[in-house]
Amino acid sequence: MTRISSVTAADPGDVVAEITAALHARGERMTTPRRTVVEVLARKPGHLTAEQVVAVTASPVHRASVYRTLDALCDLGVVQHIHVGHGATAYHLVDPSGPHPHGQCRHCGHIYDLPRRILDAATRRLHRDIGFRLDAHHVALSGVCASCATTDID
Amino acid sequence: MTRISSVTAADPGDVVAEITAALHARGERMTTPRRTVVEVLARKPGHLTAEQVVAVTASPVHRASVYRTLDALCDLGVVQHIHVGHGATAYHLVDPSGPHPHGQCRHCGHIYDLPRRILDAATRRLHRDIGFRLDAHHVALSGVCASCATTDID
DNA sequence: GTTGTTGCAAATTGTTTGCACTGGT
DNA sequence: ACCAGTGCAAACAATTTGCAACAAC
Repeated sequence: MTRISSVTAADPGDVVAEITAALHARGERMTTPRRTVVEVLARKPGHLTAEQVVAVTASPVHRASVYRTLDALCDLGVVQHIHVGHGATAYHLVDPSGPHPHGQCRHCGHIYDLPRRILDAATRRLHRDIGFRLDAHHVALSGVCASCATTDID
Repeated sequence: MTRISSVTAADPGDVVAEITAALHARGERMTTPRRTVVEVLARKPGHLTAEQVVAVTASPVHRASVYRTLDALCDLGVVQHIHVGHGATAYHLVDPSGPHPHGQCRHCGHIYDLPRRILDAATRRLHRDIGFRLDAHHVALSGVCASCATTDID
């Protein structure tokens, strides 16, 4: 079974095949730059900014194309983008079990995957109390991670 | 009793006096541009971007000075800044009862004050489970507000 | 009279867009 | 061959910075 994960590196070949099919189903195309970007996302675990993708592509892909590709992949639903408080938007392949919340350490800047249901109670309460439908995985929560907590003086 | 609130407009005179004292206690100065910015924040309820502050100042204050002033006021602890997923950082005077979480409607863009304890459970669990110390009021959560929920097709 | 602050202009960072051209299908 | 997608350059938005002049204390 194909595993697409932000944490474990996925098989780039599988991911490319899968996404190619999804693109074709929409009348869109799998191009060399797009393949290159997908391969980067599949190989690199974790959360990458557009600029980081540009930096690590083997064959050069233009900045603008990387942005447009990531956009297209988000529309397709195969990539998740996360706004981080300070700094650039981060992207990663969506986990097979769907998107999950994120937290950024304000000390080291690292982005962590958070437990999928961590905001369930808040989501329910917000909806019930003020009708706000929380989108738990669109922005990275801010905080200080375990490894920085000991060092942090703020 | 002085009331500094993001929702209710506060008495600009009171707020200026209070903040002047806080600045002096640190060897910093209350200048005309700073007073102007503080008065805007005190008069305008809600959440303003630096650009919006620039736009509404009676006597003109330079962009850069507005940014630096807001920064200084955040350092002082009298202003709270909120990163919003898409768009500029928002600022407001801190509530007397302290900072609170925020949510931005991805449909209309409006920023809402959320109940102060809405993320308490998540905060506790994150700390206990993975040692992540959540800063619940530093970023605006994303979602769809009640009034947009009926219209939203996404 | 110090020295913290300001205004200005210019640099930075992240991202988008118009357009002629190219490469998938 | 058609047209989605590319590269490029330029625009854009939000923010920061170096520096000389200025104004609080």
